[in-house]
Amino acid sequence: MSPLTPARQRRKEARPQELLDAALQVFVEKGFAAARTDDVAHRAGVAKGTLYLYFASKEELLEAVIRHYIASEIAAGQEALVAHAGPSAALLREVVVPWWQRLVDSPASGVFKLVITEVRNFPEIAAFYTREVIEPGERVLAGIVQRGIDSGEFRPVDVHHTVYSLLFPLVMLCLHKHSLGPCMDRPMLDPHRFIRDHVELLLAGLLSPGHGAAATPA
Amino acid sequence: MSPLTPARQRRKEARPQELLDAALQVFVEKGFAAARTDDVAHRAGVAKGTLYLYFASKEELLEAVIRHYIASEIAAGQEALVAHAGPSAALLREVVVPWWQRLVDSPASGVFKLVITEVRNFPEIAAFYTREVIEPGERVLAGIVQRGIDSGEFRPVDVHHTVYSLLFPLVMLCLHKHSLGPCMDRPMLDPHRFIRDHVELLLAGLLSPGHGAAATPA
Amino acid sequence: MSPLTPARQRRKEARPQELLDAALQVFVEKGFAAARTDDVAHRAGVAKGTLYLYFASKEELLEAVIRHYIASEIAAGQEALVAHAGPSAALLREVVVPWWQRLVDSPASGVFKLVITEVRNFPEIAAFYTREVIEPGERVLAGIVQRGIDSGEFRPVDVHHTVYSLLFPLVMLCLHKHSLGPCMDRPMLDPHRFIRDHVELLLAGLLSPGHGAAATPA
Amino acid sequence: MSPLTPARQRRKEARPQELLDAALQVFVEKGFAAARTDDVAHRAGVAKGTLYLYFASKEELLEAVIRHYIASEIAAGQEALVAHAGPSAALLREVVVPWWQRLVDSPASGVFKLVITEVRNFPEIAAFYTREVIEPGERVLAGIVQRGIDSGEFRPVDVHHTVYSLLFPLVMLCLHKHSLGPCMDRPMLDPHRFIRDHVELLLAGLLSPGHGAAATPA
DNA sequence: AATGAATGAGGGTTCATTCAT
DNA sequence: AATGAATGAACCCTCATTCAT
Repeated sequence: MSPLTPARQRRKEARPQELLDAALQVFVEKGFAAARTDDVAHRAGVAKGTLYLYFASKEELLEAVIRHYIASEIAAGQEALVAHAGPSAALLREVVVPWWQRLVDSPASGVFKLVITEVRNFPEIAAFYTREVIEPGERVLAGIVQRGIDSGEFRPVDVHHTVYSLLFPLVMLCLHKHSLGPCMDRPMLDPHRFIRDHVELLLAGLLSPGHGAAATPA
Repeated sequence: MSPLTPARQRRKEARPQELLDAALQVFVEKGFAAARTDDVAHRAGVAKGTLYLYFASKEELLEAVIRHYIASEIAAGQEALVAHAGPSAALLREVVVPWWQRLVDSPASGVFKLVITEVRNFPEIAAFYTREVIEPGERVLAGIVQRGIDSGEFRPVDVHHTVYSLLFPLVMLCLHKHSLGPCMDRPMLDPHRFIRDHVELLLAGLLSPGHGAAATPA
Repeated sequence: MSPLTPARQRRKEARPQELLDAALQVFVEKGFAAARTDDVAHRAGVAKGTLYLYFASKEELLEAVIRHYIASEIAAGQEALVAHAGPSAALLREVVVPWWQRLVDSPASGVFKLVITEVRNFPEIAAFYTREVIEPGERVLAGIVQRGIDSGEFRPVDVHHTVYSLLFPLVMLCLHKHSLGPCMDRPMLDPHRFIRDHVELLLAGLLSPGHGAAATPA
Repeated sequence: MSPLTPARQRRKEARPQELLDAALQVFVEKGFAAARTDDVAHRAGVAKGTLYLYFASKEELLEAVIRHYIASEIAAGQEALVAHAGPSAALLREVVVPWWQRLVDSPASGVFKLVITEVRNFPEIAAFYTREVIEPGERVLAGIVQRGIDSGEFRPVDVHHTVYSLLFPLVMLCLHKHSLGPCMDRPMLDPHRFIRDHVELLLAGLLSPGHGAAATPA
């Protein structure tokens, strides 16, 4: 009983990840319904049937894609947060901005499009996304804003709405990257700069008038 | 000798609009690829074949839907704009906010989801949307912001980024209404209040410190 | 109770014939299955529904077309025959040749294509065509040939085969006119001359060596 | 490492031919438009979808059928011709007659019906058939007849018309086999004998009076 | 008698899924 | 484990037929 050679072993273990990567690309580009499993398999370098050795159906592949990339990004976010403390503005500038800058550059940014598009056809995804992304995400940011208010750093704004004024453009940036973006001759926005400017604009609206940190940092 | 009696004539003239309404609903809910022409026809109260008396194909129906609802909303927006003059903050509060409040309540808000979802599969839609929505929309808002800066009402921010910090949350609100929104037990946001608060937050970040209009209006 | 005006009356009485003419054209050009009843109706200058006031179904229209044009041509042939007597060669030259020359010029020539094409799908047509065309047609020509043999004018050939050696090219000429013919840049054959030459060539093979009529007539 | 075992490989290689055979049968029997792809697939012993693994559409299947059977028969004809030399009458009797006798017995004879029926709907087929069948076929037979005239074996007839007096009945025999033939109680013609007798009748009309070969051979 | 909008069954085609190899 | 040929359910679209006007 010879064990699998290392090369083959590595291959076999890498398969699910390769399939997830391929599926993310194809699903985000075409939409789930219009995507062909053939395309996914070929982009992963395997034959159509092989896909079904790892995922029971196209739908389960979709769910696996969404779960996988969301889990990765959440983990990264949590790491970044625990490593930081300090005033709210600094947290936004030094944790939130870089985390979104990294996300918008990664293929995982396509998951937003996938969720927006497919969530009404797959209630499981809605529940998962709400539980794993929306609720914890809002909790984290609401905490930051609330602490800023409590400390006098921020004006006493509506926390809930502020969170979405902050988040929605960052999500839209990711959506744009995978929808209209690729159809345009010239890029509509520079993602990293937009993220930074957007956060600064919000901070300008949030920071208390007498607060020393009001000036935009270099 | 009119060959059609009034009753029948009325039906024939109303059909395209009824089909567009039904198609918008079904396409936004299911996505274009997953939508069945049967569903569209039945929701419009006609049989499958009837749809093809008015639209040459499912794809042309999609394009007609997008063109129709975009054209309507743009017309409404232009009317609102020409009827107004005054400081930029007032324009945002009195024209932009009500226009988006009306839009988010109307079925036409679903077009954003449709465009985001399908634009990569239908280049014609990309061209149309860029030409008819993105470019004029940005032009209008950039004009408002720029005038605010020029008059000293606003701080000298990056106009381009400011426009998208303003717009993206409003678009996301529409997307949310047709994607995760219907899956949630309780509404995540009150649309009209969010629109107002978002614009006020941005204005707080935009208005020049010494400017008298800085205070949120009653 | 005003009677129909003469114009309308005439119109109404002419309808079936106009529909038959249109149907012949469309059926012959496209084939029965590929022909659309819309096309037939519009070519007859009426709306689609009107066709069904005169014919119960597309299939009955087909049968009516075939019956109508065959009946006309057979009647013409019988008239020509009874008006003639004389040697067999003269009958062929003076009755058969002109009858086919007229037929190949008339739209009725398309019926051959229709019958060849559709006979296997519509057994009724097979029975009708065999009974009304094949059998009487062969009887007439076999009679002519047989009389030629009996009188010593013709060599003692196989009558049955001779009939089809005579007829088949004339039928093929009609088929060609409605199939490959219209696709060609230049006409492949001059129909009238081909009919005459074909009959002469056969006569050259039929006539007894010593017979005086062997020479081709001017 | 051949990925396909012999048994499976053999199936895959045989499939196109099996599908062409089935398609020829169904198309000739029903006509192209009335034929159902289901019928073709089932007659080939496969499911409907399998057909589309080998042919892109029903129309391409039609073209493949026509091209395939025509190419086969032309190849056979050319072989027979190059193997022969001698007087024109002998060529007709020893090459043309047997070639048509074989053809009328083979399913390929149905192609004539297919071409006659469909040529007006598919211009590609018209061009192909004219180029590959009509023109070379006429060239070959016109050559035979012309050489007969030049050598004094044949009377100085119109070569072009003679070719079609010769060919048309043979084509009609093939058409008959697939149209009215199957509808008749008793066969109207014995194909092999008719072909022979038809050629002999034409030869009787063609051969010069003084020529020794005038007598029909045993 | 005539119209033509509406119907819905039918057929071409696609593609997720299976399974023999 | 991997393949890819085969399957057949599903869906877009057409068009013969109907019927309200």
